[in-house]
Amino acid sequence: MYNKGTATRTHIINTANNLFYHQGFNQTSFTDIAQSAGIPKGNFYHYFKTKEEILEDVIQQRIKNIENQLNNIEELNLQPADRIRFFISALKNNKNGFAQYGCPVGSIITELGKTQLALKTKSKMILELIQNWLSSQFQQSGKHKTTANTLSRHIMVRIQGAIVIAHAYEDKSCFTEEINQLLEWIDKEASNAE
Amino acid sequence: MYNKGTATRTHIINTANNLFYHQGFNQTSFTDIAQSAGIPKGNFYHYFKTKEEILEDVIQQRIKNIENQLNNIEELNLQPADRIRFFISALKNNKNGFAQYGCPVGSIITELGKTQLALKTKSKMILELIQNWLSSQFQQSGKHKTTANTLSRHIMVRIQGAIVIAHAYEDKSCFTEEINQLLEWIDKEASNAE
DNA sequence: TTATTAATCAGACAATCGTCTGAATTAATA
DNA sequence: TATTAATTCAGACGATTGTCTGATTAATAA
Repeated sequence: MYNKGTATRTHIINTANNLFYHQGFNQTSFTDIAQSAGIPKGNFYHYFKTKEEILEDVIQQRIKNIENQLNNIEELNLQPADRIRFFISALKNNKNGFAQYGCPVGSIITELGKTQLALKTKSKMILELIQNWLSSQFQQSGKHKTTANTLSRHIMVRIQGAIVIAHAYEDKSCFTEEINQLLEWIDKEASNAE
Repeated sequence: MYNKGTATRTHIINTANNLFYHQGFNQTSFTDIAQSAGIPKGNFYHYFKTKEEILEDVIQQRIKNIENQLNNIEELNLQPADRIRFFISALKNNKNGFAQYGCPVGSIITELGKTQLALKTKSKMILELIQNWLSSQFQQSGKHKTTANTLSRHIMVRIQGAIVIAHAYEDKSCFTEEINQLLEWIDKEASNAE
């Protein structure tokens, strides 16, 4: 069978992924994606029937990326609490993007959460994936079995908040500082048994 | 002079304010505002030449509202630290709106921060207004003169984060819990001199 | 080679966007 | 009352939106 198409499809998803992040979902048009990908607009319908379908595939791809990232951390042979620290520290690598465009997940949920609830629900899965992983680490540490959900949600809150403010102020150093504070909080919290 | 117009103008701003919050700026059309306000589209040009101009006036009105709110707190004859607690506690009154539509300021900054930087800069002034007020309260308390900016920014981070997550999960109780945690943190932090 | 499927691509489609006109209407001023 | 200015309002404007044809080319299978 003829399957050059899968490469083209992946190329479209990657292009759309960046544009959705940099411009927002509703502010990114079919024409934008087509031009940016170097693929004529008429060719799109062969791969995706609607813009929503593109976003759904973008989300699936993001989920895969994060799952890979989390799996890589698990293979590092760290203690659960150190896995959490590792994950959060690694976010600092994205500080430039966060300060310029916000969180790729949070910003799209904020956008879609107003009027496009079906798409929002799908995007939300990425946040849940991360929070569940954090929660699982807290449980594995043995010290926070009943508070794992609260603790992991609190981390999500502070990460999202740090990104929103860093984006609003266009100040990446403020993101770094808030993350460092969060790491200190974890050091204290992780040493307290419940 | 004939000035029924000022009432109409205010009515347009109020209508647009709600729609921008509930639908987002770019997802709200002139037609939406016109229909929702019960004013023919052609009449708009008499008051606003562009949609941007409407947003600018919406922001000005929001700034006034928040300034009034902060002034009212100042008149309550509370200690600075209690003024901060009062302001943060009062946010819980908006939990339903936060869970359904996110933060009216944060969500519009996130949206405009991607491609409409001039409008974002104006929206950002609302966040700065609040943070400066918080910072001023910390300084007046006498205990946190050099760390007032860091402390106030941290509060902004946690408020914005709590709203983003409450909105993502459509869970207002999670907002309340995070705010209560924040209040506890302030109790501890405010009692520590620097 | 022939038949079949996969992929490309120019451009049409109705609907909607933000913007703008110009005439009609209303109210205040002279 | 006559004049002037403020306000109303139906609808046109070009540009852009997301969606969709249908003809064409490229690659595989029979």
